[in-house]
Amino acid sequence: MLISELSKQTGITAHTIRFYEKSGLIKGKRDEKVKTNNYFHYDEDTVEKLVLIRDAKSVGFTINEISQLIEAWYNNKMTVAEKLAVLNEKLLSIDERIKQLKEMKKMISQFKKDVITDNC
Amino acid sequence: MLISELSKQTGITAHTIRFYEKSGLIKGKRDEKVKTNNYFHYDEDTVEKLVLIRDAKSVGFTINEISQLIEAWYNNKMTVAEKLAVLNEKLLSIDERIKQLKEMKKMISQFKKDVITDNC
DNA sequence: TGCAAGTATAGACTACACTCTAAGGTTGCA
DNA sequence: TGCAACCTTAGAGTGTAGTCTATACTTGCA
Repeated sequence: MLISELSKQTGITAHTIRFYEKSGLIKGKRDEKVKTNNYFHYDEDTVEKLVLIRDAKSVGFTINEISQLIEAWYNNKMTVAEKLAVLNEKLLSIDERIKQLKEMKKMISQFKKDVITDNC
Repeated sequence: MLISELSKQTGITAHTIRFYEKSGLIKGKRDEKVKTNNYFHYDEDTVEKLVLIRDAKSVGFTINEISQLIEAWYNNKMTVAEKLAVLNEKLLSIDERIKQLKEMKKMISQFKKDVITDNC
């Protein structure tokens, strides 16, 4: 599929998709049979990758971290052990984030109590 | 206390603290009795605020959001209802983040299973 | 065939959150 | 008194992640 279709399926603009292409997060293929243009063609995996990028970004992962995740997911040069190491590291960092968010919740809940008791 | 002491107590550089001052997150006072200099003086509340800033930033809040939180915490011009509205909104956004992180965990755990079953 | 709509590349521009440099003034201690 | 170690402001520079513009080529349909 071409970039506009990819954009339509993911809700990510063509501009941003080209930015991800340049950043190495996704890889389109040129159709060697076609000599008249230089269009990128994308497969279904790329849709999955873009969904992963969107989700991972929304929880605070950087492009660089997401790049590592995609490598662990798709790269055939990595060993199983290497892939698992990356995935486990990400799982740990997610747990750490959840822990911090829960602490933040406690803090804000305490603010709420303070606000209520100080003013009533 | 002066900026270097504040920096020592929070681990945040003087540069960054001045940036927060300029951004309106914290407010130092000039000592009106002293005419020879223009040094900022900070109180204990500022230490608390900087700790809040550091924690809130680490869970993904922007300076702007943190600014709202600090307003809700310290501003005496806001009504109780207004403060509670800000705090409740932040609590909701934290719950949303936790939800997304848990989904991300599931996703990565599934990757792990895929990696293991595909390669053994 | 004409032309709107799609595609590629390079590079400029933006927003956020710092981070650093320069230039100049102040303080405290030997 | 000298001077190292502070303090201030203004403004430049950095990294991240886009976002947009300009230019030029290609495709598909009336």
